Amino acid sequence: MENVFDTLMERGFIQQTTDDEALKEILGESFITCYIGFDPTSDSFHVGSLIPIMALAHMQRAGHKPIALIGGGTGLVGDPSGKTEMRQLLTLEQIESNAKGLKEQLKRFLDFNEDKALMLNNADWLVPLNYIEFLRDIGRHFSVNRMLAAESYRQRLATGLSFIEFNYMLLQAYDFYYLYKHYNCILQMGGNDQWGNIVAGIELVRRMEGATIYGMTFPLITTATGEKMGKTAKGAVWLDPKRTTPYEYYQYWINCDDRDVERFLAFFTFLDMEEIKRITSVTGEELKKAKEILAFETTKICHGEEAAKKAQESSKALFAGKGDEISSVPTKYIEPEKVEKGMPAFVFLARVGLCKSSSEARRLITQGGIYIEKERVKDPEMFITLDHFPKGELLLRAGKKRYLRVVLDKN
RNA sequence: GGAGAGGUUCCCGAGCGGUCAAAGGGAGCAGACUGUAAAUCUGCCGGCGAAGCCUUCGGAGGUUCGAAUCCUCCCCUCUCCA
Repeated sequence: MENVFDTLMERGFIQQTTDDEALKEILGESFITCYIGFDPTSDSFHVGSLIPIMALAHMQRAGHKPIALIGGGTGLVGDPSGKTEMRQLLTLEQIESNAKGLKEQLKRFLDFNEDKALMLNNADWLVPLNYIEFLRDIGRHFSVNRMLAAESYRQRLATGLSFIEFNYMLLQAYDFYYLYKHYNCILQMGGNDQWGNIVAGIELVRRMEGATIYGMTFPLITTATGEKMGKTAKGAVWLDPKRTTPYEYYQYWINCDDRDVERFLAFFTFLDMEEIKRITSVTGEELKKAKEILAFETTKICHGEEAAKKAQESSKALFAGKGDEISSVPTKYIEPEKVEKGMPAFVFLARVGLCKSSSEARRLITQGGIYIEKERVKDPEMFITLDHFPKGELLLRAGKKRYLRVVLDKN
């Protein structure tokens, strides 16, 4: 079997490790346990968390045991790394309910059967900690001088860093130590902003146990246009189908920049590199095929094959005019009585939610950006009646890509 | 605690009594061109069933025919001193 180290390297996951050679050797000759921590700041992941999740999935596929550590305890403190301001502190209840949501989503990427992967919550060991004991056992191994020099605290020293945040590093280091002791976990991975925290854990273990363990970080990925992954104007692209439907998820990926296709296929799908190279070796319009594969594969991994197929069919029906399966397109239900008397198009658009306000609707129509059943609407005052719903539904479009299906429905 | 500087529409940032729904830039949106890509060009970019009207410039009061602009108090941020 191929060494995961090579797999990860080849696919672009590795920014830096604490020891490339040693790590590669260990990963090649034995099955290890590794971990990545996830912040329970929300009850759903978004596309931005996909890199670490996929990394764990690769580890598992190679026979290693991944631990997804939910930061229920560290979430109570808040990591200052890479942030310019102190984060809102979460309550225990919020964290617990968030952790539940995250667990569900991780199950789609990792196999938790028979302990092939573990999901732990560091609240379990961090919350019961005794302050004095912790200071004496763990705190004494940390040099404040060194901590202040750490890159992760640098920018915060300028704007202000509260004591609670300053402690964060100790807690994460302690996590690693705890997982090493109890699960023989010898590798922590994470985004590059975690480097300082990861190294702190490694040093703690070296001091307390005399053992050498490892760290690996992933690059911070941005899109070709320099944006953070997973951010759109409307907000984050979530893995939760209730927040971002499979259709929207599919659309997010198929709309990626030409320059990102190859990288994204490597990061966010399991297709092997040879195939990725092959399908992205084309240029121009041909690349759309690769994007279609990217969108389909990513949607399949996240939402299952069924949902991916539907999303794809709907997309094809709308954008390529192939077929008429559009059930997964965003849909709004409206009572027939509401339409019976009819109303001007701009009112209708606002009411149905395609436009945020009737002013916006007027604007869009005036600019030629609204279509009803593929027909451009010319007059904001155009009267919408039941006659526009011959089949009991109606397809609206704003701009080039924003579709909304309106279905007449009593209730 | 003392001394300054400042809080403006999604963000940055001008405005310093009427001509201000508020310059300019960014983001965003639409149109054209295209390939559901990028780049470019053009237009839009508070709300109201649209006549005019209503709400916005940290908050609350006040002066004035008229306030984002002046006054009072309060809240918050930053810088310097202690």
